[in-house]
Amino acid sequence: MNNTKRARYETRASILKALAHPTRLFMIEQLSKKSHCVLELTEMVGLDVSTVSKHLSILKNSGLVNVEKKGKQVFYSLRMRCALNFLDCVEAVLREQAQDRMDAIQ
Amino acid sequence: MNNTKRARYETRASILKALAHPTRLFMIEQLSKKSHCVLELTEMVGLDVSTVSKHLSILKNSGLVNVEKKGKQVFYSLRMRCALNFLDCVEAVLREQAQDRMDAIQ
DNA sequence: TGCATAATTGGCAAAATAACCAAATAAGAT
DNA sequence: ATCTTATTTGGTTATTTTGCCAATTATGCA
Repeated sequence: MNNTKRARYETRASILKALAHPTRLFMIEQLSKKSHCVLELTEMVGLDVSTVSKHLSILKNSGLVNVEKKGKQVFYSLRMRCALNFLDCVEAVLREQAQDRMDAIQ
Repeated sequence: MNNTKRARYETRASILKALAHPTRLFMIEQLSKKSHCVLELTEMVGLDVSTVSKHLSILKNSGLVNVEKKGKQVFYSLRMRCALNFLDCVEAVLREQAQDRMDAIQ
């Protein structure tokens, strides 16, 4: 792989990386249902506000979520609904893994 | 989030993590076209064999690829074709980002 | 049996990531 | 203008990840 090609894959990987963290995955799911401000998400996640804010910043930079400021609060929502397809595939992988383990003990 | 829930999201995130690296992303694409042995992939990727082998081990453990031993060689292939849907969404995100930048300068 | 090839594993150093706390910024309310 | 609330940013530490080299394992061949 030359440098140009590697850069191309790095860009794409960075979007996947944004999703590849339990907290961010959870937040993406919540944001797919309705938009939330930082404190609401902080409450749901159960980590420090600053940590949650940084996670949201990663999601924002990836282009996966929308940001809207309303007075003192900042509301995040899911921009790319197709990200939810990822999760369907992840579930499919888990089902396959479970089947493999079943096969292994028979 | 309680511990059970967090564990649930960690499992799912680990599958996404397997995809979220430029080298592994590239290999998944190659393996979607045809199966390859480790040395072939090493050639294409341009990193040390041991590095490529470790990346492949991550993909294998995620359940995304199949492994088949043939004589001295080990062939990897894409198991979960749905992983390619991920990449379609990634492309969609990139198109949106490009559009945003266009809008910004107008 | 010994040799060559293919792949994996262990160990180490450098880089990236994630968590917290403290401090700074932004905006509405008194 | 000051105070309070919401969010972000800077800094530190601990952990994880990635890459290479060297050594080991596995398989087929002479």
